[in-house]
Amino acid sequence: MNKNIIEELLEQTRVSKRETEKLSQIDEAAITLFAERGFANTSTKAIATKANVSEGTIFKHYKTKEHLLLSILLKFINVMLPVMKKEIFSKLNAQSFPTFESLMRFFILNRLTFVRKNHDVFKVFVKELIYNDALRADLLKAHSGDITRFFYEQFDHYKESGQIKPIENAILMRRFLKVVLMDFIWVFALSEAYQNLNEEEWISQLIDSYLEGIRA
Amino acid sequence: MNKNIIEELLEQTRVSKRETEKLSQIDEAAITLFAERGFANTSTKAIATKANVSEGTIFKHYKTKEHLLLSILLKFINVMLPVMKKEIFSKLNAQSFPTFESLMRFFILNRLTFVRKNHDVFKVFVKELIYNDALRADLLKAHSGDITRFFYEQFDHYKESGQIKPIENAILMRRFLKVVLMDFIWVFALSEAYQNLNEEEWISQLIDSYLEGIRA
Amino acid sequence: MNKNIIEELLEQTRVSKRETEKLSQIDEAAITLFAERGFANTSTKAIATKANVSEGTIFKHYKTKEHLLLSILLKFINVMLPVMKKEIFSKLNAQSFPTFESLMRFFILNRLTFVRKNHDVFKVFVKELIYNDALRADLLKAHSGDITRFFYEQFDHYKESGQIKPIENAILMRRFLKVVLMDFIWVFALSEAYQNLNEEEWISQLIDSYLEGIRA
Amino acid sequence: MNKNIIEELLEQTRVSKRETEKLSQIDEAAITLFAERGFANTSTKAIATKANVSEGTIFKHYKTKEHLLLSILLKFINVMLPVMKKEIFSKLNAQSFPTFESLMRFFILNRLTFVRKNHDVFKVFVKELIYNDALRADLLKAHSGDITRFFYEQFDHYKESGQIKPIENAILMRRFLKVVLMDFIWVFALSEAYQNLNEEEWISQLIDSYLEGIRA
DNA sequence: AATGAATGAGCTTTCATTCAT
DNA sequence: CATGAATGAAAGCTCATTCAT
Repeated sequence: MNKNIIEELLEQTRVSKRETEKLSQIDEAAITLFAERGFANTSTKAIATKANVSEGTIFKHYKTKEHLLLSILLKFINVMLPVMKKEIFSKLNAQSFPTFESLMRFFILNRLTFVRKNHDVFKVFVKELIYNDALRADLLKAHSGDITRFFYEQFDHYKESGQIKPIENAILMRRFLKVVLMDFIWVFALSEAYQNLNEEEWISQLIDSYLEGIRA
Repeated sequence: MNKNIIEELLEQTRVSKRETEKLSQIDEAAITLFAERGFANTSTKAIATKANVSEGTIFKHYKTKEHLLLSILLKFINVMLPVMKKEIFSKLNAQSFPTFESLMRFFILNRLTFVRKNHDVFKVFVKELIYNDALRADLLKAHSGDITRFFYEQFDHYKESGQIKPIENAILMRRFLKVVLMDFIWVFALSEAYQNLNEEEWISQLIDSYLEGIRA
Repeated sequence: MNKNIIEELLEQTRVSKRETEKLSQIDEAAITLFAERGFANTSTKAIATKANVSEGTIFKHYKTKEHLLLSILLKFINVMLPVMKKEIFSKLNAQSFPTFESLMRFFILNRLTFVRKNHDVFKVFVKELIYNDALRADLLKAHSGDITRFFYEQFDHYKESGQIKPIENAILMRRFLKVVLMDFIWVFALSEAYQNLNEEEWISQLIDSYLEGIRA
Repeated sequence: MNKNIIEELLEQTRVSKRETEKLSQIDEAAITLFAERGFANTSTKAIATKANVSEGTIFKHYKTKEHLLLSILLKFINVMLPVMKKEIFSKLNAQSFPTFESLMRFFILNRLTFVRKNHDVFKVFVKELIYNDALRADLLKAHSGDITRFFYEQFDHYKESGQIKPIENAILMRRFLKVVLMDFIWVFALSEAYQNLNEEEWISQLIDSYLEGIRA
């Protein structure tokens, strides 16, 4: 589970890979089971059975069980990040957000929709990234730059316009992750809270707890 | 991994269990390995080898591998919670904290010291609670009441004295967990940040991000 | 791997089998790999990959992996024996060999040239005949008669002319095989000696060790 | 299948390894099956069944199937060579052999007895050494020196006393191997000839074909 | 209390082969 | 003629656990 695999897989993924019927059955079954029991507690046999496919077929598509996991995670990342960027940038270009709060609201709602649609993959993502130290380190190294850059630019913009305190970007970022990401994780990966979530209220509280403190 | 096991084990644990040489070797080895690779990826053989003990011996002390994990986690909880309570209450009785901030500072420093001393168990705790949905549900059910009650009392106290905003306790609590617990998890379980941590500064920032927002 | 297969295959082979591009790629790849790792340790996938052919194609040409092996071996035998006979008989007819030694020299040089050209197939031949008891028995039964007859005739001839001792043909034959065949096997199948072989000297020693003893 | 394994195993073997009932059942079953079908065509399951042992037990004793093979081969070598040396040297010391022929006769009879007792292991030995190029190379490198040295000394001795021709030792050695070893291989590993072997006659012919040529 | 030999179910992966296109 | 997706049996090996000593 080292960078070689990730890179190797990225290429493999890029070079198309015709989405056969069976292949997506495998992916789907794997995602469901990994989300439920975790990667380590899911046997390839269970995946094959759930996917209505022979075990051999799994290994025709993925060299190892680990490759299957990584393929799922990378597909998630490689969709999540570019789409997010595109959507946000097109909005930003059309008409920039007047307040930092409105940007956040848009951003969170946008991610909320995405994660809601992919909430099983998100669960796998969270679980395995926390369980597997090496995997986490690799993915962080590969992708943290991109995200950080985007946020820093926004922070700078709204600091200039005097909407947020002149705090170091790194700190603003960490607070953001704690407050927002943690809640996504809790709501979608660790609890069943997402099932009857009052979205409006949830978002408002999220933003509030980021922008305002609790001090009277 | 259902409630029966936890209860069964609690009793088993209470009914003493003489800490043999071998037994603590097993515990120590298991904690290290579970922290590194996770419970599911650690074989009893690996534990036995690291503990300089035969595999049979592990099963003389713990009925199953799962019992070993639970024993570790419960020992952690059963030490963590009562000691925390005792220490904090004795302080509270001696001289109550004049400000909410001072209470938090004391509380965080107190937990910091504890987690620093037990940081491998803490890592196991975090990883397994996130990985294993059933285990998480069980432990939450069993122990959340205690903690919640303690916090609510404090919140009420400082709301009365006008130090914190009159926000619902549940929300105050959730924000606290997000801001503080998440950071403990990141610093001690997921990154190597704890190795060169400027404690003073870290605590200050933690408190700040709880008490104050980022809005200018 | 019983006689049926051999016979079945012989017919199949006789009934032509147009040498497609792909087919000879398969044969070549199989020979190389069988020589290197042995039949049992070579997967059809490896053959397909090396031959730049899909796995399915192999089975379009050969009913089973075993058929592929046998086809290779029988092609070898069915070329080796008839050509040898033809070449030697034409020589024998043109002008018979004055000495037994000159016959041997011609014979060995002739085979040497042949094996040198086909040394990978020879390696497969040796390895599989030794590894597979049943195959060995079958081929021996099918072909030993021919060869034996030829040799016996020669022995008789040179015994009459007083050039070799009046030893039983069977014994002369066995000694020949031990001394000559064993060396071919060693030189071409088991060592890398064939790569820098002083042919003249090698042949002389071969003959010497057959004709003369070591007793002073 | 590299030297590391061999060395590793040699040590493992030296450090005793208590011969459990089950262990020798495994060894015995493996030898029989490897001799019959070859290493590559024998499954661990087949070994387990024949040995009346669970598959797991095999792997408790041998890290891999390959280790099992090597253990068998090395046990054979490590018994074969030292015992041979001891027996021959004690004879040589007691009263040296008057003729080279008498030495050979003793030597061959001695080996004959040994191989007869261990003829299945011998078969495995021959088959796998021919099938597996790497294994052959390793074992040759490790053990050829010893044997060569012994023979060269004997050759020198009998050349001095004028009993054998002044031929280069290397050549005498190669002829010996061809004539004698090849026959052992044929008789014990490749044919069923050993079953009704007229020992006296066989040995005489072996020696004769080494000492005398066929030239009239 | 501790061992370590033994188990058998289960694991991931590879295999030769089939078949629709 | 050639492909490559699909198969399911079987491979080697690991696993948590038991039990006689």
